[in-house]
Amino acid sequence: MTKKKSYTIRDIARAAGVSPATVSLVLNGKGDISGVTRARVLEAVASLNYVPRSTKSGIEAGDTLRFLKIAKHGHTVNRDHSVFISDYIDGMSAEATRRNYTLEIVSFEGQPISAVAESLAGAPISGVIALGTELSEADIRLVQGLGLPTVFIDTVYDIIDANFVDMNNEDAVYKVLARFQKQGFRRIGFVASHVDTNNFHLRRAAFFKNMARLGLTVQDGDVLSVESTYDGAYADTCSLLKSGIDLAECYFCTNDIIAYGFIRALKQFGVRIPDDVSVIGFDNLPQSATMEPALTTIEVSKRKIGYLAVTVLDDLINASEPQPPVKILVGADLVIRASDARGEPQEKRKAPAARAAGKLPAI
Amino acid sequence: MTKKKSYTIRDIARAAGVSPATVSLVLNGKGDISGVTRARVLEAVASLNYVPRSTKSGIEAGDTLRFLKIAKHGHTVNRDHSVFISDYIDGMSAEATRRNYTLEIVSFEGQPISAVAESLAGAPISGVIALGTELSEADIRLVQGLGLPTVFIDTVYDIIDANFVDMNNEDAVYKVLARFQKQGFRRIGFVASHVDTNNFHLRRAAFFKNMARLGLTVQDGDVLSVESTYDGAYADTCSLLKSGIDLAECYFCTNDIIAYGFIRALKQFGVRIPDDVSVIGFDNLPQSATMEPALTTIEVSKRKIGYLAVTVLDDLINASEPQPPVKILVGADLVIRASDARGEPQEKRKAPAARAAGKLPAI
DNA sequence: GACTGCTGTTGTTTACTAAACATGGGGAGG
DNA sequence: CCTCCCCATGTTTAGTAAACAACAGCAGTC
Repeated sequence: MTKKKSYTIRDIARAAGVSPATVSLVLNGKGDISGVTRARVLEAVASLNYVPRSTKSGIEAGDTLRFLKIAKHGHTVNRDHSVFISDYIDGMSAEATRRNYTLEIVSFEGQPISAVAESLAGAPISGVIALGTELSEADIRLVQGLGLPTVFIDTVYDIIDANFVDMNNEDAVYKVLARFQKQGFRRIGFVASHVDTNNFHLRRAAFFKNMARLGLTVQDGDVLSVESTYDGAYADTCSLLKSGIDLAECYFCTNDIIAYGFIRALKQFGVRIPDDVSVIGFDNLPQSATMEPALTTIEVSKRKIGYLAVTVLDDLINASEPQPPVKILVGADLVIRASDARGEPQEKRKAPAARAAGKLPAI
Repeated sequence: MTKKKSYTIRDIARAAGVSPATVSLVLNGKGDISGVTRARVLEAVASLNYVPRSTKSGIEAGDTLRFLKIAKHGHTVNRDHSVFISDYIDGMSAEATRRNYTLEIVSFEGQPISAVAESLAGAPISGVIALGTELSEADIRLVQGLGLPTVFIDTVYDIIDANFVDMNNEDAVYKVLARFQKQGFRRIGFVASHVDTNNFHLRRAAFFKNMARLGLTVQDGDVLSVESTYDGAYADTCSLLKSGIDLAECYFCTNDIIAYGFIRALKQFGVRIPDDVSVIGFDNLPQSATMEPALTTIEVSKRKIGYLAVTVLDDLINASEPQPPVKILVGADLVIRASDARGEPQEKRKAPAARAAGKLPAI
């Protein structure tokens, strides 16, 4: 079996009973091929032990996008965060597949950014999507400076010339505050995180900005700060309550995890949610729907963010001219449940505008 | 010629010597069809006088996107603005064609927004791109409320749940101010427009925000306001100069038109550009390259904005689920010419990251 | 007369291929 | 040992067959 030059695409085609073109399309993931045919071709490839010997030396690397999952300190990008990440990955991989990219994932934990940079140098990839949650401006400039087409998700910075896709924190926080206001609350508190990722920072800024926009004043003691883990938030809130702080009418928590710990502490001190204090979170983690009381929270389509990241990246990769950097903010939805006062029936997002099916005679 | 039911797609196919599928593809603009074949099919269609009688009653309207060119007062959307618009249209129509949409353009001048809304009601279109330059928040809510998939370009508002694609005014202004600062200027002025479209408003806000960010203070008399036409800006600047104002070291003009009038007035009063006063504009209109001195200014890819608007709109139209609203800010470039001090050689935008052509053996 | 279900006609779309095309390795000739 | 050309190999475009969907019209039923 060594003398005979190994098989060609045409041998496979004959064995599978299809045309050479079809084999080529299957092997390169192009065109529209039915599952049955694809399977038959792949089977033939396997049984004949075909090695695509042609183009370039060894095996060819298809166009690959690399997703960098970076946890510098891990205060935020941790287990609690994993629901998120998998939604991002869903969105990215669906769109990457549609555009014939392979999506590969590389995780970094506790390593310096330079390690990330090194891993990228000379890697056989077409573009990078980096999880920016814990990245500083300097980190981003460093990664951006590597010369690969790059998109950052889950963060956004002014001034930096890089591509970002993030949730629209400012509009989201507005929805929370406007909701509280509509329910008659005037004294609105904010539960922030000790650790300040960029999104947390943006939410904090949005809190003050939108309180002002709504004509509300922030009372000094109503902005709390706790650890950004369930246990930490619980413990910190307990300390605060023990020290006898004066509670506001309602609180916006910078994320759901913190809201869970916060609520648990409140309940333990006999504060009823939402009768005494209303709470709204951010992220809409799965538990939020099932906890008691069910948490009203902000929902952002992570899939959409992943999808848009791939779209922008593909443009970057294939454009013939340099592309201007683009910053995309994806809108958020307030999903109303029971943790904010006078819980009303579940709110529905407005229906999508139906596709107009025009039927007028032309001109 | 009346008894015989008029021709079918299969008659055309026979006449043109192709398959019925090909005729269908040609007539619907789908698939890949060579020019020759397309021509032959269309010829057959014409010569047989074929009327696609099937689907729905009359003639079918293809998927159409409508671009709304709205000039409410015309202070901004006028002749000077037309270079812009045509760049937007270029970007939109290229992408619309690629996605098999027809792009139609409807202009409104001086009519109330309700007229725009009426024109849309029941129109046989799939989606709308609206030129938001002169639209207020209320206008946008109104158009948005019509239930058609809609994207607004050339403006962006916080809080409103609508899709926007605009230039990144804040980052752009930062680039201007950073440039001035790097050249040693500390006293930086701003030439605003009397009329306040949203982009002008955003630039004004960005001016103050970024001056603060760069640790610079704004002197009271250094923020001027003039009319937003060439003649108006010229006349207003002359009045100011006649009244003997104290000029700053350099000025950022909120757009090129104003910069032209401003510079003309300055020159007339013996102020040398850039030796005495530096000026940077915004828009990079064609004249900016050829005037004397050539104007350093901000360039934004209007084509990219148009392209992205169509992309977002297409997502909106074809998505099976409701899509979250998206706000996109396209980055700007400072194109350095002679109107700012110590004019250096023409700056080039950094080359696009080359497509990585990976060839490593897989695992 | 109205409604229901069947049937054939028309147009659409998917999955596939023929043929033209690109690429590069290897052999013939210098 | 180098150059050039040819052809083997894989890729891509432009097309089709066949399955499919959407009706219109008609027959049969109540």
